[in-house]
Amino acid sequence: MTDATDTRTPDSRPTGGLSAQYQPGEVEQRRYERWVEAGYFTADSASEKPPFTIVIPPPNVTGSLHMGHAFEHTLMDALTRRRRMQGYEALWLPGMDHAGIATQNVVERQLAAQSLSRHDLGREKFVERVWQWKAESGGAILGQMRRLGDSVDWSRERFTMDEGLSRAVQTIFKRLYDDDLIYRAERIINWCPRCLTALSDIEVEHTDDDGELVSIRYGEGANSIVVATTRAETMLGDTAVAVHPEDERYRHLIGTEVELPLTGRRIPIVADEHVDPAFGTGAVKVTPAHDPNDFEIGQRHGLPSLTIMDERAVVTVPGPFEGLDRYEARPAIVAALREQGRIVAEKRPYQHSVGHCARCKTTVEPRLSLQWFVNTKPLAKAAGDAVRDGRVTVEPAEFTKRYFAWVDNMHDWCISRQLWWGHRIPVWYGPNDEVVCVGPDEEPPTGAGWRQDEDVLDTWFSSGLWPFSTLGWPEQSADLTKFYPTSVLVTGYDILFFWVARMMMFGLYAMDGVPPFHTIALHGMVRDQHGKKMSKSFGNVVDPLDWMDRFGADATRFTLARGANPGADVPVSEEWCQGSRNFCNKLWNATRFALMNGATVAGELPPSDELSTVDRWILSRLQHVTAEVDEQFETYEFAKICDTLYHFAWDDVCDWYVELSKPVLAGGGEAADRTRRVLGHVLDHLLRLLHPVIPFVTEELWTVLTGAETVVTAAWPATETARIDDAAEEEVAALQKVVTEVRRFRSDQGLRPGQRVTAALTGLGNVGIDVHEALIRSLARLDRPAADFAATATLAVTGGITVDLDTRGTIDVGAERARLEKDRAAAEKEAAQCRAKLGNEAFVGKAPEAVVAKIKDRLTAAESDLTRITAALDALPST
RNA sequence: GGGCGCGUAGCUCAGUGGGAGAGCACUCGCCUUACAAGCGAGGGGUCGUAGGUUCGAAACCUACCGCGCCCA
Repeated sequence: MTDATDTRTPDSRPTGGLSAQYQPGEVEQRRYERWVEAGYFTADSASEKPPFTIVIPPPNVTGSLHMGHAFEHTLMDALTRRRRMQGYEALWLPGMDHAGIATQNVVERQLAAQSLSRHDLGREKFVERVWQWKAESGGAILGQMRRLGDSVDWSRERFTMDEGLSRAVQTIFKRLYDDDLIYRAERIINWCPRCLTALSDIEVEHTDDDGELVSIRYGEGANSIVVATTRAETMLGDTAVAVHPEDERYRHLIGTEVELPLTGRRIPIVADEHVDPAFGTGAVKVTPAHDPNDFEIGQRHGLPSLTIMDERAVVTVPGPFEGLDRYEARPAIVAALREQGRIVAEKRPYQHSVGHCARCKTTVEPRLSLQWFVNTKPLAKAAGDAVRDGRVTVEPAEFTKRYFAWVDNMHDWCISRQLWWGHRIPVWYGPNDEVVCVGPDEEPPTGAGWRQDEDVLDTWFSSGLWPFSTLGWPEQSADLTKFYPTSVLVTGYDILFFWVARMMMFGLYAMDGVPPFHTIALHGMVRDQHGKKMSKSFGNVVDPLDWMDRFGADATRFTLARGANPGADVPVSEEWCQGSRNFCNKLWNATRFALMNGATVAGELPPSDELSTVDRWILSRLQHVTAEVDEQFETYEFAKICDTLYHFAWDDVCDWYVELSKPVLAGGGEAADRTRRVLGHVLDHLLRLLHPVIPFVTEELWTVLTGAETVVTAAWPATETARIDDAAEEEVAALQKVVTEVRRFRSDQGLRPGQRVTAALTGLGNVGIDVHEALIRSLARLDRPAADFAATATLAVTGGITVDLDTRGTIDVGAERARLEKDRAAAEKEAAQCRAKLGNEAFVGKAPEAVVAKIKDRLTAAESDLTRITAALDALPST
């Protein structure tokens, strides 16, 4: 902890050398590397402090920082920085994943530029080449994270392909295999004919696309049957036609055979409950090797599966269609069928759901192939139970149902990928069909005929281990002991299924039932200012680096955090970022003012009974704000944290406290000394409270203000309830009301801000603020009445306060009459509403006493205002 | 088709039983010695529609309309 114990006299650093405007670029570059060098972000596993751990959702090694990262990192950094200040041993662990498909694509594209394919290099050389690429161009995002100010522990940076993490992958694979939770089977999987690999269900994105629905007649005469399909080309692989067993139209055909056109093959008509009689003709073609539903029908009826396309989705059936791509084959086959008079109906366009590769958007081809799977049933059950029994909470809670819906209906997970970049499956096949799964400390079998499985594992398989593999698992390392389980997982709701569920399953399995985190804090997606998704095709993508250049990292962070309502999407715009920059500048100038006026953090804060009402008021407000911010941090209400601090800083501190302090500071003496101490204290705490969200500007200002080393490790402010002072708050509120009312009059009358007006104030004692008359006069620029005082206007301020002003005859009677009439109307409306309520017996009888009393007070106040407003109106000279 | 959520000021969003709020935008007046990236003042909303519960509904219930997302 750093305690502020600066002993220099205020005069030795009038403005701390602060310029009139905040220049973020200059400050930020200077600060970050110093933080890292000082080791503030390096966690100590031997520490006695309670741990606070966040693992970064590992960005893709090929990626660069986009607004979504900037957003997510801002939230994680804010949480981590606060905990660090609170005295936790805070670890925010950075790293990246190897992004199998994406990275392989990048390097293959480079090779293609030299007219080479990965096969020209061979597996070993290719993988070498990828490592080389990573060393040269990978991880651009890591440098960008520094610009954003991420307080991550760089000494613990991890990469999913590192030796330790690879060992974790092999270890868990072996354990799952031995527990029969990993198996190899021939199944229909999602295949990307461009990436040439299998994909898991969640790597497929479904969209409604325009296609065609073609009805084809199979067979002849009375025994013919019409099927409807969106994929006519797959008919070459049909091995049956299916109808619903109850469907009267086709009952007589069940068990018969029809001839499959263009092939001469005869296929059976089978009855299956899963056929929807209402869809199309009620009869469906069955292509077990190219459709997941058909595959299941095939399984139920013992149908053969005919694969008719190769891995690039090119037809392989000998004949006229051989060598045609699936999209060339479709019209060719429809044409051939039409020639035979077999096309009964055609519908174009026909909208239907089509799956696409999440990585390259190519339409996936369901494909029958031999792959490795995780049996997710028991793992997913445990992952669901951990949330069900409250060991893990999802924030916001609305997402809990979605989480259950997913984990409770999870399909087995296809984990093999036909790639070279990734963790190779640790299974060897022997010459006599032996299958051996090899653990990390075991020697793979050698000798003739033994070969390792060619495939690698899904990237999510390794990132699912992230919360413990990065801490040293499977070794029981000091880090694992100290920092597992992690405290909170911060991530977007879009990868609840991709990643969160995987970590839950693996964490519970590998760590003896201890879930990888206590809290899952979900955030939304960053959108443009109209709530539209950012996309290149819309041209509405905003680059966070650009914002950081122009407005500063703090402004970028504040804009993102300020929009962060739990689980909700975050719209951002340049204008809002400008506003955030303005806020940083406001803090800058408030501190500048404080330094110019000798604000200090030296010595004890005077006891409340020695402080002025205004000093007690701002300290009281500070306590409320501190308590609110604490509560908002605990519930991940980042938008509210920002809002609370923004308004406290701008409205309470700058607009009122600083202005109210000016006459006190100018007056000198002990009163000024006390206010200098309070001003120093308030800014000190305000900057600490803001530091987690806007680390750079707060560091710069706080160190100048306090003379201490850094705010990064300064103690987080505690709420001092003894400083809460309701009386002071009420007095200042009353004072503000009078000042505002006078300013309103001045504005309506077109009086210049600097123009002094003579006025008599009466009734201040009603609300106990007669002692503040001088302050009120100072802020409202009112002179004391002289002998020739003659009021030309009267203001009625709620609370029974009256301000008589002498404008030396220059009163704009029209404007004043309009103002008073508006006030009278408002007061009349208020009084009428209150009277109506109080005249309602049911209300008086049933509403709580406090509510009734409040309405009575409001009525009294409104009637008092009304009397004085009416009098003022009557006193206006007639025009 | 199933599920979740949203509809509040021009825009983006808070507010979840007792006087309709914020930021930005807008209007008017100000270079007032911390800040024009600023200061002061102001205008602007039948809280999607229709019922219901209640002394009292933006909030709770029901239906409908519109929009978004996830899953099938």
